[in-house]
Amino acid sequence: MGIHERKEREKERRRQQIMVAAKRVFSVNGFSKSTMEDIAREAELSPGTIYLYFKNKDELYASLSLRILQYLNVRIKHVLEDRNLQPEQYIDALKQAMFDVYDFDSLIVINLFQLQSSETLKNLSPELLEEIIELSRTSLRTMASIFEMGIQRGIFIDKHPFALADILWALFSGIILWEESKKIINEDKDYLKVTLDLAFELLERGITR
Amino acid sequence: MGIHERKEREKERRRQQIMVAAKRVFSVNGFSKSTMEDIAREAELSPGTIYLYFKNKDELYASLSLRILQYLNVRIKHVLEDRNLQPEQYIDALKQAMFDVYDFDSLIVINLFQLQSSETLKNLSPELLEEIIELSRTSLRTMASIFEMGIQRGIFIDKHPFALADILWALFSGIILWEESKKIINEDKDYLKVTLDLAFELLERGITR
Amino acid sequence: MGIHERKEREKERRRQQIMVAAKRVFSVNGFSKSTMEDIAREAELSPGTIYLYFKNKDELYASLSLRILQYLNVRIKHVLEDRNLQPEQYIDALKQAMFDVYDFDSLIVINLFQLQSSETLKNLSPELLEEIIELSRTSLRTMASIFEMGIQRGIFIDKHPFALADILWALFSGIILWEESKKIINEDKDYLKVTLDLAFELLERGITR
Amino acid sequence: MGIHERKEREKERRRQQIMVAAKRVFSVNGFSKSTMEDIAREAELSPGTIYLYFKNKDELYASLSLRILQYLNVRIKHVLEDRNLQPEQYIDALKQAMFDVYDFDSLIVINLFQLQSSETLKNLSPELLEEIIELSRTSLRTMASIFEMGIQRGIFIDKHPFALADILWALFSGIILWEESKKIINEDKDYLKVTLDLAFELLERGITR
DNA sequence: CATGAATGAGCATTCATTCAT
DNA sequence: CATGAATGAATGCTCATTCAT
Repeated sequence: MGIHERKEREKERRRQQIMVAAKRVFSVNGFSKSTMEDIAREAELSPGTIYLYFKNKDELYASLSLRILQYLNVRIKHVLEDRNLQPEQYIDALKQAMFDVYDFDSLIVINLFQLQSSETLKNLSPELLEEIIELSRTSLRTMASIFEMGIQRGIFIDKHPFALADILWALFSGIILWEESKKIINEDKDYLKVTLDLAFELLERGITR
Repeated sequence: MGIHERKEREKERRRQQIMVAAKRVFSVNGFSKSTMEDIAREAELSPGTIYLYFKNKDELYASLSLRILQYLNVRIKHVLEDRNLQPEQYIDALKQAMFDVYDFDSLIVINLFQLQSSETLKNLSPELLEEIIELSRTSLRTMASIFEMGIQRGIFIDKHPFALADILWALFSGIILWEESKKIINEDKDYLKVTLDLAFELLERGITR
Repeated sequence: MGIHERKEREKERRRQQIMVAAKRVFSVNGFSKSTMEDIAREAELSPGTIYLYFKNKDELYASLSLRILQYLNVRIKHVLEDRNLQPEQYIDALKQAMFDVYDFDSLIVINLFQLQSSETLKNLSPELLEEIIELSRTSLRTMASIFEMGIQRGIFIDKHPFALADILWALFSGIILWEESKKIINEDKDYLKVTLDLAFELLERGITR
Repeated sequence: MGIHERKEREKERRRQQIMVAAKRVFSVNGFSKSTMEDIAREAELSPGTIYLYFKNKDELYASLSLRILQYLNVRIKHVLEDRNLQPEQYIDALKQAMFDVYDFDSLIVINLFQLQSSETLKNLSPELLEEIIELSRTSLRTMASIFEMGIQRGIFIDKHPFALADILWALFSGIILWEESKKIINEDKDYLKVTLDLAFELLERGITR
């Protein structure tokens, strides 16, 4: 392993260290109530150091969302490319992918939406913004491909695949958000998995020819 | 009309004036980038005056969401109590109710979620918080009642009515949020109504026995 | 006196109060070592208040220079328009004008130069910048007019009046700067007035036909 | 050449390398907007290395001025010691010396003044400060000697030689500064050499018996 | 000697909120 | 009631300087 490579790895480790701390702090306090000093303290670093790895607060925040999108993207691709799946298993596989994304980082799924305000986007570097946009597009496109394939094989009803992809994603994230809200306003038990299961079941019934 | 009553009415008019201005400002700039001075200028009042009618910025913001919840609540109640509806028309009626809520104030639907971060909720007065919670509960309960009725009449499949209500609301708001996000990241055409229609259609297929 | 007028006067008083404090602080610590909090403390105001009257630190600083330029401009105009002056008295009158400027605010004369770095100028509002530029131009033009008149009357040697104006101003400010520097590096006595007197005497000899 | 001597030479080379880079960076951005990292990058060194050769930023900056002072000092000494000069050529020779100083490093002449604010001087090491003071004194003393000689020979009018030296230097630097300022505020053509020539001509007329 | 990652003190600026008029 | 000037705490970010390697 060359010296350069080791340094790169070290640098990446630091980025991860900061992101882990940031995730923890943002999760507890939300974006605007979290200070860079809080994050620095959590990461056991000085505020200045964070700025060696992230351009500003918004970009640090966005990079957390980026990670989730990357993970989502990979998981969805696997579904599309899985040759072992029977046609009727696609919805289930997608459900599982989304469950995994949620398990990977439940709070950041919620933050993905806060991210997408022009307010925040203005402070992002063009490269990061482009990456986020590109990943979102790719994920949707892949989901649409799955539906298209299903339609061609006569499994799914003949509706616009992109719209189906949108609905799937909206349903998933909407439920997560809503359950999160209910924790605050309703003190209900945690029905999340139940609700998600039911939602996907209904969707499958609705979508299947 | 007594003097006291007239004063009350005048006071309410002022509150509305401020809320209209606040809605406009929050819609354009988002919560954290909107200043109380912006809102005061829009309302053609002084900053100090706003504090005579709203305890603080968070509460002003929350009161906007409250209005939407109140409207939603009323519309859903109408659906439940509408004796002219055929059983199979309930989903359609709910869809129409939600469309109306969206038309009433599309941006505030989005904001409803930002509201529901512990960040914001901490600054609300207990009374306002209680009101929001109560309204949310009532709306859900009413929706659940509709589904329960449908189940008893054998129209809908026999699933937990509260979960169905959750899914309906999550689907609706998830799509709105997602389409809003897509405007930024995807430059797509505005598919909102199309997507919503399709989503409700699928849901109806999925839920109907 | 109308209410509006009184308010305007009050506002101007505040500006003056801040400028006086700023002048004192900048004089002691220089620009970059002076903090807005120092100035606020000196003015017995809060930091935020300063920003109600001045856009930023640079602009507060520049406004001090502006005052000097305004004063200089007025004094030079008086020289040009003084019908009682004998031709040979113009240089003396200009000298007196510059002495007065120096007495008005010795330290800010020095700062006039620091102001004119592109570094500082970038943060100024276009209006303030334009005002400074215009005043500088006008002052020079007026000085040049005086020399032109002297040349036409055969008192001064026939040299470019604008160059003469430049030299006069450069000599004056150069001496002030230099004497100021000498205080630090040389612990000399304060020869300023002596040096200035001699300089003007030499200049007069040099310039007079 | 001993090993020690070679090391000394190598060390001096590094100092020069850094100073050249620093001069370039300071010239473009001014003192406070130039960062040590900028200078390090320009010198193709790391920030830490600069601190092996210069105590701090202020001292690096001051050392640039020191170079100019050294050069000025040498050139003036040459004038004093030039046995070939006719009496009436002294002013001309001094003018030429100053022109050369200006050509040597026009921007640092300007910076000499910024240096001479108590702001900067406080951070200098006593030795460097002493060196600067000593050089300034010597230069002035040498100039004064020239004038004294001229007075004794009946060429110049009988005025305080030290004051004459001050005026000469102030005139020179004042014009350079002023022309620099005019570039920003006045969009004028570059009259510098013309103005300087005229100024020295006037001074010569004024000073010569 | 050289490095450059890490530091952390320092500061300009903002803005929700108050209160004397 | 209404005002809007004043407040001052809060915070993102910078950068000269250090020091372990």
